Amino acid sequence: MRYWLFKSEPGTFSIDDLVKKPTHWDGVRNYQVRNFLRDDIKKGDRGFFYHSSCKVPGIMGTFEVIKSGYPDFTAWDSTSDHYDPTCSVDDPRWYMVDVRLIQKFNRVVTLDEIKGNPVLDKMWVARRGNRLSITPVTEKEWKTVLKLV
DNA sequence: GCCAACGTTGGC
DNA sequence: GCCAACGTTGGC
Repeated sequence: MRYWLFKSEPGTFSIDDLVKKPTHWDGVRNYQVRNFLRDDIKKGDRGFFYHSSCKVPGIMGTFEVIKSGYPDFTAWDSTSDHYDPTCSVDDPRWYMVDVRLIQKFNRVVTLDEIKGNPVLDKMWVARRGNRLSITPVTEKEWKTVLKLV
């Protein structure tokens, strides 16, 4: 089993949306992240749900992957915000996984806190200029964050 | 709202 | 295949 961190802007999709029901993690249009979704993220993997571009960026909770990577059908949907007209049904380019909430934390593990923690400060999300919306998390980082909440 | 970082695009 | 221009992300 592997661990991941998924970023989302709470104005678009927040932890409270995930509390209500499982979701397709659609709309990823970056090749590095696509490769994670297609090749590496498997059913049973766990992840941190991270709020970005908001007042207090940080980890809000945990989720479980309930379906491994499969083609992101919103790429073929001309009514979708994520529509990619250059993408054919025969040759899927973009992938997604399905996730469901495990736990919403009682408090936010903030980006400041991550940067200030010697075990966590190597996490991708703490690195300057990091723009990947999904990044790997080590088992040590996973356990360390869970101990904080 | 600014701006650094960096992925993507497209001309050559 | 190089690289400048452009667009997007995301912390501050």
